[in-house]
Amino acid sequence: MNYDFREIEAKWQKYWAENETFKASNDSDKPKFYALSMFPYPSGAGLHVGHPLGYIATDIYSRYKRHKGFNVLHPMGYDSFGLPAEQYAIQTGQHPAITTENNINRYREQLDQLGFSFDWSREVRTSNPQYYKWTQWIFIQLFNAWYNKKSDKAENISSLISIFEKEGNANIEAACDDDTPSFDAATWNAYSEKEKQEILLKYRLTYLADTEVNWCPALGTVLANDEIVNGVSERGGHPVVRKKMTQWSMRITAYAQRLLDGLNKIDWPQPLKDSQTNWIGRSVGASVTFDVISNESEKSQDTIEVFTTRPDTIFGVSFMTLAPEHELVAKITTPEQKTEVDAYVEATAKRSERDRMADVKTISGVFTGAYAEHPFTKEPIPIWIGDYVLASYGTGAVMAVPCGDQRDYDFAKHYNIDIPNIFEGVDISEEAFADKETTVITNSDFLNGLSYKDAMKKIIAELEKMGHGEGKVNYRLRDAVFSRQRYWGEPFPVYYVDGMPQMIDLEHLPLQLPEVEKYLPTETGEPPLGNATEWAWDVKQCTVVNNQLIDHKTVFPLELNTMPGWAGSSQYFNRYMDPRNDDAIFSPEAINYWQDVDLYIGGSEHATGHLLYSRFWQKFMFDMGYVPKDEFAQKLINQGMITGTSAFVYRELDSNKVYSKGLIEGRNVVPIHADVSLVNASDELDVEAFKQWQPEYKDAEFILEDGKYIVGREVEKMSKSKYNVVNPDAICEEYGADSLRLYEMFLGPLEQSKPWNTAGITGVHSFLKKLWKLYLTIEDKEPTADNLKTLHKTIKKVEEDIENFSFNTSVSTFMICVNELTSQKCTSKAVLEPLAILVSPYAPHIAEELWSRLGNTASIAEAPFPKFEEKYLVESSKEYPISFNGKMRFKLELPLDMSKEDIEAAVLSHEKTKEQLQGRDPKKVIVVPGKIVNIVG
RNA sequence: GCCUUGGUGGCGGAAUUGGUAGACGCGCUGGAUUCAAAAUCCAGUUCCUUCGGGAGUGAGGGUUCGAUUCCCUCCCAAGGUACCA
Repeated sequence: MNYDFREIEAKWQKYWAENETFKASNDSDKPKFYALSMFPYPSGAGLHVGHPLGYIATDIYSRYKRHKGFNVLHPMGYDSFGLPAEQYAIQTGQHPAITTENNINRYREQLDQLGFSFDWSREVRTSNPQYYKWTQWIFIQLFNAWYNKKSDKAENISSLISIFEKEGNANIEAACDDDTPSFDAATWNAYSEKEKQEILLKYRLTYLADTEVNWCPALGTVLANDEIVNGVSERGGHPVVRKKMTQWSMRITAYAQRLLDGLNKIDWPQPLKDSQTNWIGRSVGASVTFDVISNESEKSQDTIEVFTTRPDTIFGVSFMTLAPEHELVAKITTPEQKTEVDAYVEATAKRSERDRMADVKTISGVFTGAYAEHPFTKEPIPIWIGDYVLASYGTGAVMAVPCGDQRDYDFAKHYNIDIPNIFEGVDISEEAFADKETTVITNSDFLNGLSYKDAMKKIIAELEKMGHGEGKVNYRLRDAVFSRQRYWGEPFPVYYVDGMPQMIDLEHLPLQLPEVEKYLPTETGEPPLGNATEWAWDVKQCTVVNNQLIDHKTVFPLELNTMPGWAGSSQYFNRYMDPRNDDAIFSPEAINYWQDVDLYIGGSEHATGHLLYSRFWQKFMFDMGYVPKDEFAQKLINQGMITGTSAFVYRELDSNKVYSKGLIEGRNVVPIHADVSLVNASDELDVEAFKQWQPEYKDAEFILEDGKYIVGREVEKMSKSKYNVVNPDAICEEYGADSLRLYEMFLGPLEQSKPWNTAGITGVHSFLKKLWKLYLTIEDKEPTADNLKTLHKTIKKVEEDIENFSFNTSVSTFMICVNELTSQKCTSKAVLEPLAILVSPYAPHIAEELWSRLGNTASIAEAPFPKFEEKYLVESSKEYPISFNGKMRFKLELPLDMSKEDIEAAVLSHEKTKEQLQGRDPKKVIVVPGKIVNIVG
């Protein structure tokens, strides 16, 4: 009987599907376990071998937890809104829904053949109206909420309105727009409905505002900061410019501190936590107000507010710098400086963000001619503008302390500005001194002699007393722009009355995407939904009607933007708990049962996107009482990337010769990617196949070495253009899903990135064949002591490995176990039965088959995990390594119960010891019973 | 620059609290079986060696009876981030 993996795998995949083996119940006496893999975007290219890595890991853990007696939820779905389907639609006219459906079917086929224990009855698709109904619902909840800093949580907007009605907004501490006016109750009550709505918009957690956005002309859409890499769009690498637009934004900044604090209580990888911490970018300091000295006779009211992390260095200020975009620039510039300043401002505006970032070394700036008054010394301080100050951070203005900040120092040197030294005993003739811990302040009036810490406290107290500033915490995190000018995304449940946004009631949701002729922006520059003819809201009938019926009385225009990619993924993990519920995003029973994700596995590329936004929405849902936990995933693991091993041929420049790798030395050759499927395990290229694949080489002369063409190899990211993509289908066909699963795990530690090399799969495949052979004869006889020892050390190791996510080492443990049992000629059912369970999380198909051959009728999935028993591992003797000066020289078998003294005597009297010592007396003998003996001499 | 994670044979990678470095697998070498091949099985495989042994985990130093593991300095790679005041 041979190991017929094709038949076995098909048989059990069918069995699991028919018996709904992995269907999770929302009600169980067992403890719950929620294991989740990040759901994929179903791209047209299908899966390559890198994609399943994380899914396999989650699957192993899920299956293990099931063996351990847990009620396991292990769902899968699709993040199915996105740009590629839309761009395909633009090119071909095919509806993105069709493309998406096709891609999903292809994904499902590929996933199914890998034998995952997904509960497919809970599948979600973000582009499905029954799903996005609840994405729209969350949006409305955010619209109807404000952030109360006093209670430090989000509250319903009605509580804000009732405060406004009673006392205005003087006592409110809220996360709101900077330009929110102050008003008392009488003023509020006198506002028109529209004015009230305008004010409320400044408080809502999702709000409409004119924001400077990252506009990508090539894609015709706005991008979030995390969708831009090195100044160009992440998708496609198109240039991005700054542009002012009216956009929906999410007030994530309200949660900055809680997003930071929450990191302490979740078990997520340190690098991921660090990048979220950096992204949030908390800095502690003070805001300080400087009065602008009027150069006219009348008193100037202008003030410049700066944020500084070093208010203690305020006596070192010798100039101020404003961002060229700062609103005061035009106002304070003196007539003499106007030409120069205008020219500089214009030149800066022309430079793209990218140029400005790339060019950090050039120092540039212009003096405005204006001065500010130092709040303590009352000295005039020249005000400059310079593009090293960014309008988007802090207040867009800095107090420059050249002795303590290198950029200020360089600027001062360049423009010959005074550099006063306020640090005791520090030389600043060459560079600024930024180390705040190792010196004391001097030349600073009442701060003299104080350390950084004490000076900070004192200066902030003083500033607050004078009304010239206060202690402040600043965050780099910006509110998240939530509008996209795309077709293939969630429509906003919003229509406009008199220019003010109105929400559509839940009972009328989902608001479904309209059909459009074209998926491009309209000729007037409106988003693709502007092409829809049926896209107006009738408030009487509560339905979508034709645009021509818009009368602004009962029929109103609908929002034309759609939501960004992260909208659908920010609560999907909770929706899995109750995915078919049409009355609520999930029932209270479901969320109270499942609580949160126990294990979340996915790529690290989502660190500052999906994983930050999801935490934000979860905290909001928590504040509103919808979810019991304010962090959605207790443990998170980033699986490493599987890289490809590209192959190269070497074509000589100016000739038609292609040289084998060993012959390129000294020749002027260019490496050219060869498809990896044309190369065998020994790096030999199938030259004929290559010529067929690239006909332009059909007349080329291939110069061989030893009769073979050897390719060069290099590890690169897997990508179509590098011809190094390895597809799991072919591997499943040749070796089976169990081999692929084992091999992906065997490759190396889960979190590490590692190169793929298909050749190695024969190792795990022949392991499975050996495992199969072990079960050809099964007898009901007593296992030997050796059998039990092998089994129990395997149980122990595999259990530890799974708990530590060290899946690679358990694959070797299985190999050792099977090798040992084979040489022991083990046929005992009492050993082979538990072994099948151990293997089952990793190689579930073969395990099920062996399990049924052992006479079991139920699936192995629910079989209890074997119990490790120490007694089978107890040894009576130990082969001691005998080392001399720390180097192991020989081994000596001694009883484990031998005393230290006896061990020492036995070792010292051994002839090899004498040989090693060559007559010297040992200076010292270290005996660690059960471990080692070390002789110093 | 800063933060994070790494650096071990030809390759992927093992090594519990410091205690036999190189498990397991690939590849390679030799052999068995075969008409032959595939498959399978057996033996060997860190490097150097005068075959006694010696060296060795990115480099250098330190702590220790003993360091891949702990400490210091440096180098290299990957990822994140950046005129962030």
